[in-house]
Amino acid sequence: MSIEQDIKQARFRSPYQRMAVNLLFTSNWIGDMQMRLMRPQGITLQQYNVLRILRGQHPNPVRVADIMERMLDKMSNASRLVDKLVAKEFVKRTECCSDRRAVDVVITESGLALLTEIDDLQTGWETTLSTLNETEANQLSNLLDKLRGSE
Amino acid sequence: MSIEQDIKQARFRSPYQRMAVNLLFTSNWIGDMQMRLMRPQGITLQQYNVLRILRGQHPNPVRVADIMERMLDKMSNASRLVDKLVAKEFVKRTECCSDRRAVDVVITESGLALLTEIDDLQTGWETTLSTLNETEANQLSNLLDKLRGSE
DNA sequence: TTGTATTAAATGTTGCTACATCAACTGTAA
DNA sequence: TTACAGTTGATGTAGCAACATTTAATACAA
Repeated sequence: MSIEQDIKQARFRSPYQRMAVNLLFTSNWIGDMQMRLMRPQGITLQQYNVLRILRGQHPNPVRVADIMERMLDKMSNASRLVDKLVAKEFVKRTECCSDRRAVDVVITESGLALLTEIDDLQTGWETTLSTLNETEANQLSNLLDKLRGSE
Repeated sequence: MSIEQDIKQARFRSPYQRMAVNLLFTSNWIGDMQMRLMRPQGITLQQYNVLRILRGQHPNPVRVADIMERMLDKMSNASRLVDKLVAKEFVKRTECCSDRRAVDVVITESGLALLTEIDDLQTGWETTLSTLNETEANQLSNLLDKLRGSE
């Protein structure tokens, strides 16, 4: 369905405005589906992102500042996200020995097991996106890269 | 810059995962720029969206439920967004005569003037997106439409 | 060594989304 | 007319983003 129908707006000021609105709308659409996928597992999309970052370095610890840097949603409260994950015992927080300001965060076995479960769900979910074939998916990615290119 | 570099992740499970992550990331990037554009005007991106919906129907009133339906971010608290806009006197809230449950919301002169200012800023901002040419912008929009197509 | 700047994380505030619930009102059928 | 289901908007809660500030630890220069 065209973006015009989806948001009930007949005209856009320019192809660029149409594209920008379409991007925000489609991103919400995807984020919403992802959220519904995560919820039964007891974590949020942002908490999942933190867990994925930690798995990427496992068994090495990752500092809070490094987590922040890698997150999709820029600088933020990684500290509080880690709080929630500690409470659910999906990660452990330990003081770094060489620098007592820093905090090392490590994913637990329980956290790794959760990610394994979610991986399967994700793989299934991706078939939802197969209204595009692989070539088109790559083409879309490349256009997005080019769009952000000036930075 | 490629999404791999931007989020420091070397590999994705599939072209579809890469595309989904890229979409969320690029949408945040755009939303972030838009937010910075709005802030000096004293409103948020979501409040701006509400104002635009109201302008689209001006001088007719729009009900809260209709605002909700047209928003990019699905069902939500349009009621509270309207609160904020009423406080800033950009909109007026009046009880609907024919149905006392419903609330009619209308944009004020002051609200219209604000939107006119922001329009100019938006036009300027769109040149930021000209790393893509118009053809590519349309191509991107069409791919996004096709992606959501199954719905 | 002492003072200052810097860094890392935590915390407080405002505004938002998603969801559940509530209160007021309306439409309709018994 | 009354009872009840459905609708409309408001409100309470949890979680997150963006930003500013605070606290503690560290680096470094005088």
